Amino acid sequence: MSLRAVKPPHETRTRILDAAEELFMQHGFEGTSMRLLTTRAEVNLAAVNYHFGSKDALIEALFRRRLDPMNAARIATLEKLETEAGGRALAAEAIIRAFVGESLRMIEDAKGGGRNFIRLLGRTYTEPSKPIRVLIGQLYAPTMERYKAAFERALPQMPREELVWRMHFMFGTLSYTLAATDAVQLIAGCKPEDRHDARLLEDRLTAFLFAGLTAPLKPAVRKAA
Amino acid sequence: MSLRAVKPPHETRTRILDAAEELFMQHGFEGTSMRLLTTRAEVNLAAVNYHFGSKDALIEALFRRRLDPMNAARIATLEKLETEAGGRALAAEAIIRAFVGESLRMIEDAKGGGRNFIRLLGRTYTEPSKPIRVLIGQLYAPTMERYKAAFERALPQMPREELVWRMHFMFGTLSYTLAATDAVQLIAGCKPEDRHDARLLEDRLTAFLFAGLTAPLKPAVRKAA
DNA sequence: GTCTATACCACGATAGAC
DNA sequence: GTCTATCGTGGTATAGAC
Repeated sequence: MSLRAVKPPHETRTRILDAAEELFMQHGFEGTSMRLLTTRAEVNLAAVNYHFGSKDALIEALFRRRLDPMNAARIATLEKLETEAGGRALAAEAIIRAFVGESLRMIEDAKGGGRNFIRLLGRTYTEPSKPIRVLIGQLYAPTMERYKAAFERALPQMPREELVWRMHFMFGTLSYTLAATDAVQLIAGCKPEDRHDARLLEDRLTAFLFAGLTAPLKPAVRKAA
Repeated sequence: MSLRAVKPPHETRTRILDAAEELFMQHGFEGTSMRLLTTRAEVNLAAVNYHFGSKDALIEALFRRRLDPMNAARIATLEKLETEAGGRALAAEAIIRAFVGESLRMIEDAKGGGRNFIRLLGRTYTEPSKPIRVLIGQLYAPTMERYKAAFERALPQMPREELVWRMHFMFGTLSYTLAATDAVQLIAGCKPEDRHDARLLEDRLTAFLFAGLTAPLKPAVRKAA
């Protein structure tokens, strides 16, 4: 019997996923070769094909590993809040906080690799590859439906179309903030990674988003709605 | 002498730039091959190397062609507003509108290719490639300084650090909105390309951003500032 | 079932002859 | 400004070792 410890099951799979998270974040999907990836993960070149089937399938597995639990947690939080509120509509601010908090807390998980993933995710919302965009859209769909319904209850007087646009804007702000490390440094001295205080960032972001979401309706917009 | 019209000077350059705008928008920088690009532009494979030197230099030329005039227009608009206002500080809303209007109006330029460019630009703010991010940062630097100064005058009571964060958030919203066509379809029925009414979009976006920018300061944030 | 070495073939960018 | 040869690299497939 060997003196070395037995390899945990799926160790190779995990090593590949972890390396992929880091490299895709740094160089993008197209920019990362299987050769570099397998070298970094210290596995054989053919291991990706064996465990996942293809590069695309690896990408899908990568997103599912983190996004499925993350969105499940989002729905659980919302349900908990709704239960606590009895029959009353939730405050819009609480809904926002529930959604963004789940992302921001992951920034602090530097060791577990959650930080890499969340930055990668921020970038991926505007990914050129259509199959990837479709995948992300599917993974988010159930969560977005729930949150949209919650916002509709919280803001019954807001025209449906305007709400959808504002949710769109909110999502953009979040996505860009998550990607910050990989975003263009346009404004000196402003990088979420610089301070790991996710709680403070959550406060700033929630305040901004809440104000935007509940902004007074402009006459022109009201007319179109 | 040939019956065909003489090629205008720089025709080849322009054809390459136009094709690049469209293909980079669709497939990303890494995902677009020189072979596809030159085929689409109906020029020889080696023409890119001849006219620009390399793929990276082509990318730089591509951004400069549109971004330099665009940012010059932004500064000109700001200066015009400042002149009109005499010595008084501008309204924050007017500053926002001056900045985003320049981008949004380009969405309507479908024929000139401005639309392609603006979507590509929206995606590029979170581009993995560092040299590209640095380039974009440099091209924006003078404009951002001017606008930051204008916001500081408009909102003298806002802590400097908070302002920088909020500008960051604003920029994220804009960038995501511009990229919309290439963004993940998270919320059903919401795509800027669906309606080309840039004016309405400008109103919606300005209202959202203005509210976010001028949101009341949270106690926690105020403490940190 | 898990992993490795290696082969395959298509495609990429570029350089040099024309 | 074009044509083409070249060489590196890409993702994937397979055969066989553990």
